[in-house]
Amino acid sequence: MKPQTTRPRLIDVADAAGVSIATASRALSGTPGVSESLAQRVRATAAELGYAANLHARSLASGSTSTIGLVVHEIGDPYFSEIASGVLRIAADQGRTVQICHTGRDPQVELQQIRSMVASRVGAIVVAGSGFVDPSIELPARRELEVFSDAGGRVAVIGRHHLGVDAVLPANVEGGRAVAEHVLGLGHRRIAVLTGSTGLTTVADRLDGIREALGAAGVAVADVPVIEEAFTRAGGRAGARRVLESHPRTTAVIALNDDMAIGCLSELRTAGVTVPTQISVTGFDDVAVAGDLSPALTTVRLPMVEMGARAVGLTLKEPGKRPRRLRVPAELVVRDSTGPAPA
Amino acid sequence: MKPQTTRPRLIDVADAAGVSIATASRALSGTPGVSESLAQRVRATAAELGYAANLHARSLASGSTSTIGLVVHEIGDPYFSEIASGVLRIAADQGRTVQICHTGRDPQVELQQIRSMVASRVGAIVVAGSGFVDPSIELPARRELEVFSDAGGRVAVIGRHHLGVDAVLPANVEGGRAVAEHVLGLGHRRIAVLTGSTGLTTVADRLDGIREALGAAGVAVADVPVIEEAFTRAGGRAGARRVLESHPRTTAVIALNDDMAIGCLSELRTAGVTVPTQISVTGFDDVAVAGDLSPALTTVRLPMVEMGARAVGLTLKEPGKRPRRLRVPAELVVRDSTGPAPA
DNA sequence: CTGAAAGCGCTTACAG
DNA sequence: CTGAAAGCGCTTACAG
Repeated sequence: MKPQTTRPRLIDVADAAGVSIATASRALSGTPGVSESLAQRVRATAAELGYAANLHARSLASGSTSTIGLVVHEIGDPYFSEIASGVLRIAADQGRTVQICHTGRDPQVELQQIRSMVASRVGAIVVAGSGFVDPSIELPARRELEVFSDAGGRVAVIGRHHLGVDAVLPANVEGGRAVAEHVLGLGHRRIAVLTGSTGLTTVADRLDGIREALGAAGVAVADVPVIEEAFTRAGGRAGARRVLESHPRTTAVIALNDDMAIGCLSELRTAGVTVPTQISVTGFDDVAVAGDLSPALTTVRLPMVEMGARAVGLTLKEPGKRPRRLRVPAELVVRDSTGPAPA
Repeated sequence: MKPQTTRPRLIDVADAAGVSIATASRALSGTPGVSESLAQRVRATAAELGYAANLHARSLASGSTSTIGLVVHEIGDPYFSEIASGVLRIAADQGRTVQICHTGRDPQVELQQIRSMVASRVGAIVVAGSGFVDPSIELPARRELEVFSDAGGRVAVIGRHHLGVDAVLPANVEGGRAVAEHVLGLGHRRIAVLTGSTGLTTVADRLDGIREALGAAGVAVADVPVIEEAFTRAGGRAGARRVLESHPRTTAVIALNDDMAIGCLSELRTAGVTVPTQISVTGFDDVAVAGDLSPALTTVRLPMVEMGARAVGLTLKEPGKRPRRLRVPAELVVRDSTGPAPA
């Protein structure tokens, strides 16, 4: 793409204001050590000329950037788009630019995208999305982020990872426990779990919470089928079919995200199964549409927008001696998709 | 944020490969005029050292960038997150970086964000989201984009604007006509329209299509109330309440986007009105969740992901003499939220 | 408080 | 085909 040559440069405003570019630079960047009168004159001149600093030149000269790199699995997925919304909001407030990419949930692509962010010399990287239970999958990314971090870059992840960096940690275990307790409290005992890959820490944590609740209620964990499909609406539909075929006496389905719950509801409707009279269904995340479904979805609310915002906040702070962990609560939201277990 | 000093520079790979930095630069960027043997050696060395060019230095020296700026109203909104998904996909394929911002549907913020993208010297800007019927609202943005464009920057918008640049244009008029014809074909005559601000070109175009169909069916346009609320789920709920209060005999509600339709369905359910038996409801856009609602939403499909992808495609081509217009079709998708008009 | 000058890491005419 | 050198537009020690 072609050059942007017509824009005024720092030297143009310096000339117009009758100062050196050093002074102009200081006045504009707010560096102390310029008399207020001069600074004002320079700023006025810059505004008049419509001057905006070339960020590339600034980054190159200063060796630092105000750009935040955001890595998500898939921006079309509401979970991530809500996180991104929080990131963009705070970034804009702080006058920072956001560079974004998605990985399609592929660790290889993720690694490559992180490398590309490092190459473009972003100042901070926010990685959103579940980590992997198997640490070796994340090792190359971990290495890359360490080098970045050692060189002064800031890193924050959203969700549990083996990455040794600042993290925003949703209460997945507690959320899993809460939703399972809710279902158990309604008298359900023939329960099925619908989940995405159990290789994801998010899934593992939510499952742990569910198992704790089952154990506490005296339900044998082995009696609760854990049905693994894609972590999407299509996966929810497929999972629902498997429940109906292989576990026809099930009275409650706990889906480990809202997407799967939505797919499950859709499939149950197709099959003529009424929710919650015949089968109760729960989700996880509380994406924006969850409350407008029919029946409105009982789920676990995670404050996605806030999680994105707080991750950016972490990158804005000075790094701590040890990685920070910011826990965000999960809140059970009871709506219409759950009801008493049928007799 | 602090410097990224540990990364190898071009001179490091040049030294290691025993060539000048000029040759190294050419070999790495694929500029012709380097013997293949040398080029290979340089590339191997670069890979060994984990070299990645500093994009800021490259941009500054070459006067061009491969970064694409994406401006959306609100990334948390599925309409925009699906467009963004298409943008990110193509950008990644082309090895381009995407800088993103959202404007909260505020023309002032939009202008400011466009300025900031120009300042950071992106190579292309994609603006997604409706234009305004009143051209004066877009004038400052138009000026800014013209300067950018004159200086060699590439611009593409998604949706009708008065911006005089390449555009991806969804068939809003045709879509409006199709959905209205569908509703009329089911025998509905007491129809209400739920819409966001009529100051948006998207709304104006969809309304035009609806009016054409009404006229062709001999229904007086004046008899069809156009209820204006926020272009969101909450707006759809508010609109539904107004329909029930002020136009209680309505048998079909045409909402001008899916978000409003979803809110409307939710409110009708709360009010004990059954869809489609008592009232039919239609949406517009076909966001991913539309097919999984209950009842599944009859709507007009716009290929959002593709629209994003094609907008990027436009910026990748050489500019034409006149602005290009890429029309994308709208497709009526009949599902379960519409049925025959009650007798 | 202010300015002259070096330097950030590249690309690209210009010579050879 | 290859290299020495200028220059992109800033920031920031270093002097004064």
